[in-house]
Amino acid sequence: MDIQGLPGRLLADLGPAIASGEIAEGSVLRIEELEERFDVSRTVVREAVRMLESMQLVASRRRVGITVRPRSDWDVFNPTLIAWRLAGADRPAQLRSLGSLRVAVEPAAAGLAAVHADDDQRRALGALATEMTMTGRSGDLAAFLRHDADFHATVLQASGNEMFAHLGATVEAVLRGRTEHHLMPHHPEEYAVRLHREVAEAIMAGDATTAERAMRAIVTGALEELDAVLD
Amino acid sequence: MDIQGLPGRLLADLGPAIASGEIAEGSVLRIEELEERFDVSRTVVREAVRMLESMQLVASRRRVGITVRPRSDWDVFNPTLIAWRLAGADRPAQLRSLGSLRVAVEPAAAGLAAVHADDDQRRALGALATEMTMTGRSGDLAAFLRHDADFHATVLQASGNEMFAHLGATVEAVLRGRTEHHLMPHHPEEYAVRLHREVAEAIMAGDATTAERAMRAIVTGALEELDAVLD
DNA sequence: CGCAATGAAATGGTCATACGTTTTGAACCA
DNA sequence: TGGTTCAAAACGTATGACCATTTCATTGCG
Repeated sequence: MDIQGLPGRLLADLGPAIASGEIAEGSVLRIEELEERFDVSRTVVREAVRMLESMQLVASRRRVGITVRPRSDWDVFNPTLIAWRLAGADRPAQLRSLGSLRVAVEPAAAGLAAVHADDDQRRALGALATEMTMTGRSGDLAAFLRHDADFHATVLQASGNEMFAHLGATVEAVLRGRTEHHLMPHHPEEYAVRLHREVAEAIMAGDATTAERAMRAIVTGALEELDAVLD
Repeated sequence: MDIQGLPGRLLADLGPAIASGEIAEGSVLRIEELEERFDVSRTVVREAVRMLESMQLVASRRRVGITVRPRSDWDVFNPTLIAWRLAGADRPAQLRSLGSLRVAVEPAAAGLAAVHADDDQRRALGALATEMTMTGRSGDLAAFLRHDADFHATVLQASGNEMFAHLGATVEAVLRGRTEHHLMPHHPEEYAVRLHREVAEAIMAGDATTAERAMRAIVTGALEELDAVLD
C-alpha cells in the first residue's frame, strides 16, 4: 500500500507528522530545508510534496514555501491519510468519524446487497457468519477479526456500488484497530455475532429490509461501544 | 481546485482520458513518450504521474512503464477523480454511485445536524429553505441551484462529522450537473421544496427523527428521478 | 507625511543531462 | 532441459542552471 522509493520515505515521515498536528496548520516548509533534512535531491522532495498536495494537506506557493493547509481542506476520504490518522494522535476522532460513516453506509449497503449480491457472495456471507460464530466462541480474536472484516467487505462489495465497495478496506482498518488496541471484549458479544448471522440470512433470502435493520444494529452497537471506550 | 503549472496540464489531459476509459486499464505509458507528447521535461511528467499514482489510477514499475490500474483500484472518493468522471463518459455511472451514497449519508447527516447544528447553521437552513421556495416558484434555476447546494452543504457541515462535511462539495457537483444537463423539471417540484422546508424546521427544532425522514425522502426522490432520466 | 512606483531578493517551477537501480527476458552453457 | 548469466529497457535519483512569480523594502514624488 505504501509508496516506494525515496519520495515514499519523505511521505511516510511528513504525512503522519502533519496528520497528527505535530507540524501545525499554517506551518511553512521549504524545499531546500527538506532536501537537507532528509538528504535527498530536489526531485525527490518535489514529488513527495506533490503527493501531499494531491491529498490537500499542503499548498505550495512561490516566494512563500510549502504551507500546511487547514484540516478542513484535507481530503479526509483518502485512505492513506485515514491510515496515518488512525495510527497517530487523531485516532479517537478518526474512529468516531468512521463510526458515523459506517452507521450511514453499511445498513444501506446491506439493503442493496440483498438485492444485488450474486450467488458466490451470498454463499460467502453464510460461511463467514458461521466462521464468526465458531471463532467467536473459541476466543480466537485474530481469526474472528479476519472473518468479521471479510464479512463487512463482502457486504459492501455485494451492494454493487463501487463507492461502498471501496470502504471495505477502511472498515477493515477500523476493525483491526479495535482488536489491536484491545477495545473489544475478549469474547465477541454473542449478540453481535447473532446479528451478523441475521444479516447473512436476510441477504441470502433477498430480504433488504431485514438486512438493513440488522446491519444497522451492528454498526450502531459498534459506535456505542466505541463512544463508551473513548472516555 | 485544479493543480497549477505544467504538471497540472498533464494531469488535466491524462486524468480524464484514463477516467473515461479512453486510455484503457492495463495500458502502458512511458515517461519518455509523455515527455515528447506534451513537450515537457521528465521532472514535470514524473510529478504528474505521482499525482495519478496517489489516486491509484496508475502504477509505475521499472522496466515496464506506467500502467493504468484496474478501475476497482481507483480511489473513487477522490474529488478530482469524481469531477473527471462526472464530466466524461462515466457520468451516468458516477451519478448513480453518488446518488446511492447520498441516500445513505444525507439522512444520517440531517439527523446528526438536528443535534449538533449551531445557531448560525439553524438560521441559515431556515433562510435557505425560504429562498428555495421563492426561487423555485420564480423558475430561476441558477439561483435555486445555489440555494439547494448551500442547503445540503450546510446540513452536511452541521452534522459535525468532518467526513460528511466533505461530501458537500461533491453533492454540489451532482446538483450542478443535474441542472446543467437539464435533468430537472423546469420548475422544481413543489413537493421537494416542501421537504427541504421540513428538514430545516426539524433541524431547527432539534427533531432528529423527522429531519432524517424528510431528508431521506429528498434523496431517495432524487435518486428515483435520476434513474428515470438515465434510461 | 503618505502613497505609489520600482527594483531586488527569496522561493518554487522547469529544464537538460547524466548516471544508478531494478526488472525482464533472452542467450548461453552445462 | 533447466538454470545461470548478462544485457537492454525503463524508471529512479542527482545536479546545476536558469526562469517566473511573489513579496517586501526602498525610493521618490506629490
